[in-house]
Amino acid sequence: MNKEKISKSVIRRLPRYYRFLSELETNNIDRISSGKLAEIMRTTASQVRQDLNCFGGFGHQGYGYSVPKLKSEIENILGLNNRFKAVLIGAGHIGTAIAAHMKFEALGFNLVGIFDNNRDILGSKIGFLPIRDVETVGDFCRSENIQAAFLCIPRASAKGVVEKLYNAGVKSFWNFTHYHIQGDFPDAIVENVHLGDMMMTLCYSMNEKEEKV
Amino acid sequence: MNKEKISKSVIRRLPRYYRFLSELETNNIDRISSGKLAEIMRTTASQVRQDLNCFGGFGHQGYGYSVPKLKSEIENILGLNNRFKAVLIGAGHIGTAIAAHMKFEALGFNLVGIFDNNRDILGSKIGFLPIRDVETVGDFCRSENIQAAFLCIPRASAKGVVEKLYNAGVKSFWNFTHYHIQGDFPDAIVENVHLGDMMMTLCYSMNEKEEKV
DNA sequence: TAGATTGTTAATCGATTAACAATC
DNA sequence: TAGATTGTTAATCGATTAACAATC
Repeated sequence: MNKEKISKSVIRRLPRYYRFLSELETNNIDRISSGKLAEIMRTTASQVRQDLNCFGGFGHQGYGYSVPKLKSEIENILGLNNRFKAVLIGAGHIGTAIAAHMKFEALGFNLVGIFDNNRDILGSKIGFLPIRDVETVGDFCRSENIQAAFLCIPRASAKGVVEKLYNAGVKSFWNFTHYHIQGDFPDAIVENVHLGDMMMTLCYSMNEKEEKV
Repeated sequence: MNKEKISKSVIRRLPRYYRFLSELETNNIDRISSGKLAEIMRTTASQVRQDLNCFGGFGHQGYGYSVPKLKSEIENILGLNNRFKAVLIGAGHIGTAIAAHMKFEALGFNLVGIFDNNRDILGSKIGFLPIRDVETVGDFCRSENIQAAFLCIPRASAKGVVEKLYNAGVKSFWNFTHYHIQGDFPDAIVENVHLGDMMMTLCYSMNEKEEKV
């Protein structure tokens, strides 16, 4: 399965394939051609075949792809059957939303701890998880063998928290702050979410359209 | 300013430039060379110069770029001085987090209305804005001349809501659902946020690293 | 078998990096 | 002026699309 290095662009498309295939499966569609799948995903048949062939020949000539098989292959490639143990840091608006809203189990994770530095909310619960004191996060991660952290804290406190986490063995981060983790921890695995950047991009597109009119 | 079509990759980097320039400005750094800026942004001097030159010659040979000037140029290119009137649909976890947390004014927007379909929370406030009945969103958008909508609702209700909004003149969307707006409204301006996809990508990277070990 | 559709190679397109003359 | 650094052209690299032989 681990032939060559798979390009980032391909990886970023996999969740998309996975979503559409899940949908097809729900609708009891059993097989699909690269052409039809491309149409649904608004891409080209070439790209679909090229992408899928990075991982092996999942299709059958003259037939197409089996939807359930392809779905489960992608599930495996992405590693969604994992239950990576994760903590969430920062029970503010975004943190609470993430904790309450995301279906972690379907996304390869298991959220087992929530931390904040606000004494007033310690002990109160989000779902089934109590909010713990961020001072204790190092010990918690060590004893629970935590592998990932979701950072929903202000930028200013990010560096200190990441240091603590990293030293406790947490090397993977879903980062909502603008703190540049890779700068200080080059071998960390990081997925950045810059919501502000996205809004600015939307703003640009609107602005651009206006200028044209 | 509107020479050629600017590529999407360049646009997506502009907010990043803007953030780092803001930081430099805060630290009272007045000028910077493409090389130094590239170092901070973890890219190449070539790319910095290439990117900035899409919009015009902002630098001075032998000197570099003026930080405040460059920052304000990018601000203009992105159109952050706009105050596009926007509504937010869906006052659940994500919606509330977005409404309470984002600095819209610094990002080119002005949030003027929040809508939900849950009768129990109608009238209660997020910040200064009351939650309104989503049934009334069409009239509201028409009379207030709303230009953008932030969709923080379940996928199932997305299509109906977008139809209403679109017919009321709202053509730009920040979309947290997995509903494919462009499919039904090809000329809409859409910025999708697929949080689940990002988590899957993180999962892939962690999975991949484990396999190597 | 004939038709369909893949897997894969080749061609194209776009984006990034390197190089260097222009010039402050 | 000499040194620095841009703006811009050319070279490289990677990603997407097209084409087609292999084969179910």
